[in-house]
Amino acid sequence: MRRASQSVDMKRDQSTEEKIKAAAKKVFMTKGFDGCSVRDIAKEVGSNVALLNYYFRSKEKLFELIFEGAMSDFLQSMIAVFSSDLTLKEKVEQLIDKEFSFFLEHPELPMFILQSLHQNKTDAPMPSHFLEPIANTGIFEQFEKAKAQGEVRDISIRNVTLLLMSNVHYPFMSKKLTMQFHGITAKDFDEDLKKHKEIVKELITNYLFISNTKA
Amino acid sequence: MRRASQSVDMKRDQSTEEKIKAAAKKVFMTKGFDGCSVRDIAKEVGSNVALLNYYFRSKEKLFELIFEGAMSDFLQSMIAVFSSDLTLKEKVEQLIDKEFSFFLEHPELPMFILQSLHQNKTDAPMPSHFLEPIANTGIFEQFEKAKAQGEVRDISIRNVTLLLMSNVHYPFMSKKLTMQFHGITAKDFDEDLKKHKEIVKELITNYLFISNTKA
DNA sequence: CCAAAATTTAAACAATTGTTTAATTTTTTC
DNA sequence: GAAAAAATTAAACAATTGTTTAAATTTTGG
Repeated sequence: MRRASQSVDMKRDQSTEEKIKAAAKKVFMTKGFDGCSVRDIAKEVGSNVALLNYYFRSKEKLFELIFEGAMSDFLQSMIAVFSSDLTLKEKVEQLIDKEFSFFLEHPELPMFILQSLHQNKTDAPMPSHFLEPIANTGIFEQFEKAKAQGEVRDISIRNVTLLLMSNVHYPFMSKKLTMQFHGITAKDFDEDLKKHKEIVKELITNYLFISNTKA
Repeated sequence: MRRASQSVDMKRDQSTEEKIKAAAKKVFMTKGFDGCSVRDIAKEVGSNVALLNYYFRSKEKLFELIFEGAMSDFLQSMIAVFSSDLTLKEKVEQLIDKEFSFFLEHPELPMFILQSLHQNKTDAPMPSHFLEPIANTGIFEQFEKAKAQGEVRDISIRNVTLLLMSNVHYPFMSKKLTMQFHGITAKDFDEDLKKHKEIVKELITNYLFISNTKA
């Protein structure tokens, strides 16, 4: 009688399963795994608790699904930029722009990802199907080449990543802290965000790329 | 018969109350408010659950106490630097150094603060006794003065703060993500951290401070 | 040393947790 | 349109949650 969301019967009503996923995403993202009950999610769906287990077996399984999707989104926005055929500098600038507009649409994502990992809500290491697409864009080679040619400062790709992530993820995680810290409104903060993006773009490109217009 | 940790009887055994606070801090910091039960904390203390309520009335009250302490620590490390009589540039450099060594000792702090605020685990706005000491150091005036004198780029203090916090807090929050992302060990990451600190120091001071040795 | 106060404990509380069962309703299939 | 399958529900489950009660123990003060 029971099924467990096999892809055999894709023809069957998809909307319930999708509705649950959407509700779970919303609730998990805002309250975290520990911060919500399956009944919270069921209420958001507008139906019974047992239905969640009918489709997804357990709260944990449902969470893992949502988390994987979130992680996918999280990394997706990078890939598009990297796989274009721009110069490295253009890619960095575009990455910052794209990441900012992406996180403006999904402001809870960085906090959700980082805190889920922090509290080991997911045990599995990041699956290679997340990372390979990035590596496959050839961005790492492009970077090493630019470094060898003296276009780019001698800095490891890992440190570049940390630099970019810090300045792109953190602002969206720190909204409440920053608002309280400066006693400003959400509107004020959003203005600061815009400015921050421009600052970061100039800051990082200036630092990374060695200008050959020296005089 | 009951008391609620009034400061009247400070003479009385302080060690139990302190032991509970220490255990609560440890557990809350690693698992979050929702991620632990009061029995987890009691087990960490090595005693009964009822004792927590005896001293702190409720899980929430205990949490608020721990959170306030954490927030205090969180901001404290800034104040020491700001109230010294260094130049602005020296203060920024010192701040980055001090924050990094502080968070090396308390790596969970940024995540704990940000995620507690994010999920509204504390309703009260940041008390002024946290912020006033910072304002009282005169750091804001020093900054505006340096800006007026052309020593510092035209940028708002709020954006400077966001820039600094991004680069100082985020790395400690992103350890798991970064390790998975690059497939590196904790040791590798700690090396990256050191390097990141130096990069950020150069990056930010270069950007903020206008060099007058122009030729 | 002894009563009073403070501390600590074990046990129970009602509510909530994730999950399962079994019955019911809806949809599909022939 | 009737039998079979799938979807949905209500109800119950045992376990865990935060909190309270009342009894037991320890510490204090005269």
